[in-house]
Amino acid sequence: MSTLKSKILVVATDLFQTRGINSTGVDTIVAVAGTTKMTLYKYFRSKEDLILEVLTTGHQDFQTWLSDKLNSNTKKPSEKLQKLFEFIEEWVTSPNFRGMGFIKASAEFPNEESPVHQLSSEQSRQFRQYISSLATEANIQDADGLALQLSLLFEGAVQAEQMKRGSGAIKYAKKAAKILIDGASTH
Amino acid sequence: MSTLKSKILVVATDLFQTRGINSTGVDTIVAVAGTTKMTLYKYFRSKEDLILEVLTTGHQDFQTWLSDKLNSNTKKPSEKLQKLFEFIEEWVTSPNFRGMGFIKASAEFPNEESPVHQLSSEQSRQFRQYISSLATEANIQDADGLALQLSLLFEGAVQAEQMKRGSGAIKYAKKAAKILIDGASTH
DNA sequence: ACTTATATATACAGGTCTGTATATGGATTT
DNA sequence: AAATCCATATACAGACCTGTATATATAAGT
Repeated sequence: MSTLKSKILVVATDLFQTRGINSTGVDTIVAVAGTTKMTLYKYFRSKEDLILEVLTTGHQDFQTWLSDKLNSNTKKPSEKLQKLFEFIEEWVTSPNFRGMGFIKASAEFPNEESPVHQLSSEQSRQFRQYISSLATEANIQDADGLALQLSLLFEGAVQAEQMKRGSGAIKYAKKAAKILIDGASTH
Repeated sequence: MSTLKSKILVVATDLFQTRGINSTGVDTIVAVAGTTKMTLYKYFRSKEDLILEVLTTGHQDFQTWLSDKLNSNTKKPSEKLQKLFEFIEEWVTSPNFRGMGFIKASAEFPNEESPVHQLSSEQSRQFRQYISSLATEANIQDADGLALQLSLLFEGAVQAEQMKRGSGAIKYAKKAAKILIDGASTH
C-alpha cells in the first residue's frame, strides 16, 4: 500500500475519533496528512469510501492484535476468556488508544440503510461472535449469552473511556467480567 | 411553555435520534414541526442552544419517569436496585424508545471543550450517581463501583439497542445486573 | 533525452448549512 | 376600531462541504 494512502488512513482515523466523522472535512484531512485532495480522491472514490476503509483497517488491527495477544500468552482455551479483559484493559489504557471506531460510527450514522451503519453493525456482531467462540472453547453452555453480556461491558467501558479518559471504567468492567464468567462456568 | 416551542423540542429530539444531530438541519426541523426558522430562533438562540435544551429535557423526562416508577412500585430501599433493570427494560422496549440522548451526543461531539459534550458527560455522571445512591440505600459497600458497572451494562445495552432494535441485549443486561447486584450484596 | 507515472497547486461548481433581514398575515387586547 | 403581538413567507449573506477540472512540477524507467 502506498505510503501516502496509509498516511491518509492514519490521519483520518485520528481526526474522526477526536473531532467526529461528520465534523471532519476532507480539506482538514489532506492538510494534516500533508497532501492534497487530488491525491485523496485518487485512492478513495469518495469520503464514504474513506470512512469505510478507516473502519475496516481499524477493526482488523484490533482483532489481529487481540487474538495474537491471546494466542501467544495462553495455552488452555479456558484461560483465554479469563485473560480477555486483561488485554482489553491494556489496549484501552495505552496512550495511542483512540476509541472503538464502530461505536462512534454507528452513533453518527444511525440510518440503518447507510453503508457506514451496516459495516459498524457487522463489526459489532463479529466481535461478539469472537467472544462467543472463546466461550464455546471454554465449555460454557450459554456461550452466546455470556458473549453478549461481555460485549455490553466492553462497549460500555469504551464509551465511558471515550467520554472521559482515565475514568477507570475498564477496571470495574474487568471485575464485572470475571464475576459473569465465573458464574457462567459453574452452570 | 409555548406549544410551538415544545413541538420543536419534540420534533428535534426525534430527528436527532433517528438521523443524527449534525446531519439534521434546522430547516428540516421547522419543516417537520410545521413552522419556520424565524420562530425557532425566537425560542432558541442557536442550534447549539436547541441541542442543549433537547438533551436537558430528555434527561429530565427519563430521570423523572424512572424514579417515579421506582418510588411507586417498591417500598424497601433494597428492592429498588433489584427492580432498576426491570423498568429500564420497560423503557427500552417501549415503542417510543428513541435511545439515550447523551450517549449519541457525546459521540457526535467528542471535543471535551464543547458545551454539548460537557452536558452529556455531566448527565452520564448524574445517572451513575443516582444508581450509586440506590446502592447506598441498599447497604452495599462499594456502591460507586457497583453503580459504575451497572451503568456500563446500561449504556452498552442502550448502544446495542440503538444499533439494532429488538436485539434482546437488554434481557441479558438484566440478567448480568442481577448477578452483579447479588455478588455485591453478600460482601 | 523522452516518456510515463505520481503528486502538487489552484480554482471552482453546486450543494447545504446557520443565522438574519424584510415584509405580510391574523388574532387578541385595549 | 386601533394598536400590539405572534407567526408566517421569503430571500439572502456568508461560511463550509464534497468532488472535479486544469495546469504544473518532479521523479523514475527505458
